[in-house]
Amino acid sequence: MNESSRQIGPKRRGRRAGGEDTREALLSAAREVFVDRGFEGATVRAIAARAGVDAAMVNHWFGSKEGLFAKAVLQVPIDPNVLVERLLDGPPEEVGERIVRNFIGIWDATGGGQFAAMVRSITSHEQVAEVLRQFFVHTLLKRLVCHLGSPDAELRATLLASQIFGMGVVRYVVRFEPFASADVETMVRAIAPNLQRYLTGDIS
Amino acid sequence: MNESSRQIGPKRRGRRAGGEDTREALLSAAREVFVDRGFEGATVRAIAARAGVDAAMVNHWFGSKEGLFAKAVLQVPIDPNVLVERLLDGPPEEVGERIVRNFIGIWDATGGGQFAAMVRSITSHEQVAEVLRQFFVHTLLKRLVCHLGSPDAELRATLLASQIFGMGVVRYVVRFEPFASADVETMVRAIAPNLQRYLTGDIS
DNA sequence: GACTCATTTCATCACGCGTTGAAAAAAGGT
DNA sequence: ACCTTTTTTCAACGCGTGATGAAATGAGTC
Repeated sequence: MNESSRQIGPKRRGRRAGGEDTREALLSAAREVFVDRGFEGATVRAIAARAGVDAAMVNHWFGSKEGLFAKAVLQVPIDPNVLVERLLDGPPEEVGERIVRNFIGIWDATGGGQFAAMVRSITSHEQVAEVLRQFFVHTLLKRLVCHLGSPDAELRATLLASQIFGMGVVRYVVRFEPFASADVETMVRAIAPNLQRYLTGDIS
Repeated sequence: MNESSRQIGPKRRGRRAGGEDTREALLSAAREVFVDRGFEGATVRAIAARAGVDAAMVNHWFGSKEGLFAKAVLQVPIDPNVLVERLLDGPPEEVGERIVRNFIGIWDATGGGQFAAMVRSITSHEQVAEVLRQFFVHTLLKRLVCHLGSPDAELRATLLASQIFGMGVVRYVVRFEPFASADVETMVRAIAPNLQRYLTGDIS
């Protein structure tokens, strides 16, 4: 059962067997812990413990807690170009519907953890808010609106963002019922028309 | 400019002159610091410093940091009955508009700090999310929807909440432009019709 | 004016944090 | 086999946190 490993006391030092990759283990653990603790709430020691390694590995591999955070959480979860294409692929009057389906699809997949992590990180890390601004508004929503050719692209993009963010907050963070448990079809019927108005309707 | 106060060194101990109320000073300072630091980010020392008293006063007057938080932040900012009345006072087809005006009015008044504090507190304090659930959905929005006599009151109330929260997040937390700086009239024209649809429109 | 007691500051506690440097152990090259 | 390099654990540092108990001080009461 043991090959000179499996001690209860101090772990053996030195380089491990080739198969194990502590860097990846740390990244994975960091995503989990940052998700449900936020940046300040998550401790380096907790992350290292979940990864099954020593806390000093964080500094060795990522320089600092911030470095790990940047690598683990601040990477874009999905290629924005692909997402924009997917949202634009189909009749323009159904873009609102596709937005609801895609975002709920992406965020439901992680039980809302991804979104909750985003919100937590925003509130504790100003840098994250800036990254989000860039990604959400300019890379994603503004390009979407521009493709549709409506005026006031920036305002429409941010209006869009307000309903999408609101959807995320109520569904994944504060979890108001029946909103939080409503199926996708209900969400689409209720929200898509409002998004569509922000996209192509009369807002002045 | 001074009346035997204003020393640079150690402060004088003992009971202060009758006019000063350190309890109130602490509450006021706590609101400010909790607002832009969140529960975990705010330190007892920082709050006490802003109040101009010793950190030990927090424990003396409120038992603990949590006790202070409960007294300072978890109180309802406005009487819900008054708010509901104000929102219902007028033509039913303009309720959406009054919602936008009132919430922006309330939140803009503190530069968004009140709302930002709420969001920060939600993410760091599960207890706050529960209080918000009660206040926002049941005390406020559901009663509103019921008065209007539409079916699916709960769903409509939470849909309403999603757009209102989204408005707050984009305007006060992530500060997407031009949304964050748009004047009330622009907000009303853009958002009120969507709220109105959630309230009285067809969502099935 | 003396006594009492609530109020306030100060000094300090134990704890947990992120980080660091050294030592140990394995891998890789020659 | 030896030496170098990389990886890993360990022990500890300095700092800041929330909390505590004692001493100091002045307001209120008789």
